[in-house]
Amino acid sequence: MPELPEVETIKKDLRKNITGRTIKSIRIFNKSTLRDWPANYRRMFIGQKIKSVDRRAKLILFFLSQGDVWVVHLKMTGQIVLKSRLGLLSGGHPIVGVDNVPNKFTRLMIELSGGLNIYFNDVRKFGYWQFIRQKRLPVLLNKYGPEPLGPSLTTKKLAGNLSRRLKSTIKAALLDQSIVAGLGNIYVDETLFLAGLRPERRVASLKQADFIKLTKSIKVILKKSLIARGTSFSNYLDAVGRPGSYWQQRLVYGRSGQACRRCHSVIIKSRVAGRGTHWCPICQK
DNA sequence: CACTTGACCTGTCCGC
DNA sequence: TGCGGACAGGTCAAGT
Repeated sequence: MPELPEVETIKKDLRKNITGRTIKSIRIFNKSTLRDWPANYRRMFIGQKIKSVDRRAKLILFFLSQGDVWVVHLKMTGQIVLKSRLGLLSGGHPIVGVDNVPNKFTRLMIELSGGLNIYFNDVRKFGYWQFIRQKRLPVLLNKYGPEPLGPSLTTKKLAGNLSRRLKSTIKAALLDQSIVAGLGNIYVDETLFLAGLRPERRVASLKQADFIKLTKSIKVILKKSLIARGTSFSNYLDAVGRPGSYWQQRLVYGRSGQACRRCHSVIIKSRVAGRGTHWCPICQK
């Protein structure tokens, strides 16, 4: 489930629940989940506090009290589950459904003070939990484009970044995290529908009016999804936090064969930039 | 150089 | 019920 709205939702829940807690123990079930972890990680990490939690692009950042940082990417199937003695937590609310952590997909478990545990589950093992010194964090984060929900994403900025990918399809360009951070396959399709642009359009063919519509559409779609706490597929309903409800209001993603919400013609699914791509042949030009 | 494709890993779904 | 193939929310290295 993890594109920007989902990762932002998880970040907020983590921030609310784990800030200020002390790391008591760490259990590793899958070594390939770890990146750049020091050999003496137990001695380094145990006893440190979670100073703060933040997000940049699709990365979740855990700032530890001694200035070290965990950088976590959920990739396709990563989940962070909080479980306390009282049961599962999300934003302070007990979760129904995920009562079986740790399970065979649990790759990492971190025990915190106050009886709260973090479980990192990841079926496909693409996700990672990276260690980095705070001093080196900016180098890593600077590879990413502007945050779409903040003031840094403007039409001018987007058009400028897109000018580096003139021959690409607009779909491929928007999936590129250095153009704009946080979009993934679902929200690119949603954005392009709202902007009235076909996914296979070449960036070079776009006009100023298109860049304006694109910028607005990115912000509108992401904001709507964020309010809905993201998108949950049916088999992920019981993942992190309560299921996100953007799925119910999606415009085109996963709606091939169904009627376009705007013009009632049939939504098409094709392959663009190597990804399943959903769009309306009438509304998108 | 810029862009596209395959690989990473595991599960699910669909057709035969 | 079994088997093969396509596909899945992301990102890279490798190939064209």
